[in-house]
Amino acid sequence: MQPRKSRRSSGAITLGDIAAMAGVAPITVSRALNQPDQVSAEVLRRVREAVDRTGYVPNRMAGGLASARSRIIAAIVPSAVSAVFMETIDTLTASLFDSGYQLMLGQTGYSPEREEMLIESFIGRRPDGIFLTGVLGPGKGRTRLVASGIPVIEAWDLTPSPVDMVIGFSHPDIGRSVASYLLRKGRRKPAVIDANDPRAARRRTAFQQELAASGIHHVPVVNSGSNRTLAEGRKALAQVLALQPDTDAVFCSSDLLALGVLTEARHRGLTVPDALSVVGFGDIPSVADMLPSLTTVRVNGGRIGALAAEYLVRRTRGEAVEPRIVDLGFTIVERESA
Amino acid sequence: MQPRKSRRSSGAITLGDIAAMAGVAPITVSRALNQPDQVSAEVLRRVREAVDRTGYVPNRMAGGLASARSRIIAAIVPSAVSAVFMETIDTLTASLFDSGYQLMLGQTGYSPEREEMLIESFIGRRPDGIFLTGVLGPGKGRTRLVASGIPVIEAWDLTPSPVDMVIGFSHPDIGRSVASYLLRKGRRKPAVIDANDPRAARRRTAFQQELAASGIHHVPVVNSGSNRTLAEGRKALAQVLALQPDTDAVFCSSDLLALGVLTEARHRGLTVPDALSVVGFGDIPSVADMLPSLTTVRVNGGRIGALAAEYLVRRTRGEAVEPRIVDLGFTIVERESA
DNA sequence: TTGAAAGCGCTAACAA
DNA sequence: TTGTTAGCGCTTTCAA
Repeated sequence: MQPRKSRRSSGAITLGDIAAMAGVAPITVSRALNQPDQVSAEVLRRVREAVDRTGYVPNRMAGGLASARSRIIAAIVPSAVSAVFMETIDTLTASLFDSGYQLMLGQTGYSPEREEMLIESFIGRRPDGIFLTGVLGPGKGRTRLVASGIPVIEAWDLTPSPVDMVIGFSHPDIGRSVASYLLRKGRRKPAVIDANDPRAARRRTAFQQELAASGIHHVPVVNSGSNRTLAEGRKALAQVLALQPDTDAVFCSSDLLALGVLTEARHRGLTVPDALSVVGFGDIPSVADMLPSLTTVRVNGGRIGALAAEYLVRRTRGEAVEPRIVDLGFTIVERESA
Repeated sequence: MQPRKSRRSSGAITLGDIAAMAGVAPITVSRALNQPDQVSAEVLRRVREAVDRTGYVPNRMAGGLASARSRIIAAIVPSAVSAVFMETIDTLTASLFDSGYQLMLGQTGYSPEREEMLIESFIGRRPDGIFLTGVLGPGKGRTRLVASGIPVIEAWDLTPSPVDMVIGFSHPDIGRSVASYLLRKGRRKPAVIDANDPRAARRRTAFQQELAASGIHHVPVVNSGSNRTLAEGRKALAQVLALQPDTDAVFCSSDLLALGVLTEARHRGLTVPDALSVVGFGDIPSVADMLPSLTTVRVNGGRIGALAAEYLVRRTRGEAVEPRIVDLGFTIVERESA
């Protein structure tokens, strides 16, 4: 029976318990755990022994509160089921874990409202860094993020005025490059298949402008909605061909849509690339080895994740990081489909 | 110049600041934010006004420490790039976010050592629940998890003795079912392509046993290593055919490998399913609409995520949840490839 | 409906 | 190298 302990305790072992067992002060245990070289060998041994015996795991919420460093990085992606973003998340988590950080994940489902909510929720966690997919437009989310002082990486796009730092590539450049590429291949009746995604829309606009400059003003566009699936790609090609039966090239806003186009073309006996050129976006792992292999736009998602991790970790150490705008570029990977 | 504030403060607005602005005690602000109906309309108005004006976002680390509820759920998956797990993560994050929880993500890369490290790291965060892919064997990780008292869901497998609760399906049953299925289709020269994954190994073993019971004792197995890619599937089929040229069926441990097999078969002019039946595992979204469409084992990953979220949230509310073992089963989705 | 007091479990700052 | 003290920003407990 305790002498009226006025507050509940979780009952778990705390740093204080370890300190008592090792016969030292709590702060000494803290040092033994976090800066072992600042502690004598004997103390270190006793602390470790107590930790091993009890299975003590330090409470990082308490540590984070006291030190104002959570060792959490928050990442927001449009969708977890999309292979193209997960490559970034994969390298991001792996690199961060090696530096003692944990990743908190949120998905917007391509909804700006949900993104705002996520940003606010994440700020409440006081992460040491925030990774965003896409650049953040003006609004409450951006204001709060700036006010929070948390290092921010916007990725997967470029802007001259990032919240903090941006790592990505130019979507308009991609649109223009793909247009020139298809023109060079002698294509004169291109079409676009895209999904609900503002970045895809900017690729499309630039694509159309570039074609217009070469006298091609009519470019059918089919929007496949919010589902970036192979099935949608098949349906979309059917719609494209209904709009413009002699279409000779399709630029898709994602590889999965492009695979759908390839599939539907085969189904209809359309030869690729002779009758129809197909270009995707993302270069997800499987498309290089399909039949026909997919010509697509490669954007190095893994590199984005690794760079973002490196930058964020360095920022939390107080180092300044330059440059604040990193253009990783893209490549049109020429394969059989175009 | 402050009168010697002996401790650094993050400088950010705190609940105390809001309290001062609204002319109430800190605890009243806490109530206004967390249980608005326990506070008078007038106080609520003043608090909200102060929050809006300052852009105050409560510090959840502090709240979590004080209340011993972090509102974090930790999830460990083998790989973020695998579509099959991401469907689970997708529904898990979405459901949890709606209940005010955040997801912390870790990847093991199929390494048990890394899994142990992740479990220990995550316990330090004091999450309100932990989601694991696969059942946890005896070891330090399991001991600590049990000691921590944190609700745990093991998923994607079954065991009679879960740490806490398990939601999944039987891998041996899958192996046996696929074997019977192929036997019924008249296949007599099956092979297996799998990857480094203990669960896939159990499917394979049961598959072989079932075949042996029908007199088929020689079943070539090709292990494609750690990369579950389409390219590996292509290579693996080549190896299978080298081992057993008249192979008439292949059971793959993932859909991506199966797509590789389909691709390589087409490349070699092998007709599917006449000359070669192909069965995958996972039923990732695209495989239903390929040509030929893939016969595969469907395991409802989305349902696992939704159920796990529901269970964990209810557990954090102190509700008991039954049953502790949920077998979601699986279905062999018969399509064109087998 | 509101508040005062007392911590949650840890670490920064300073001192010895 | 080790310890003392004073919080980090919030919520629980108890009382009014």
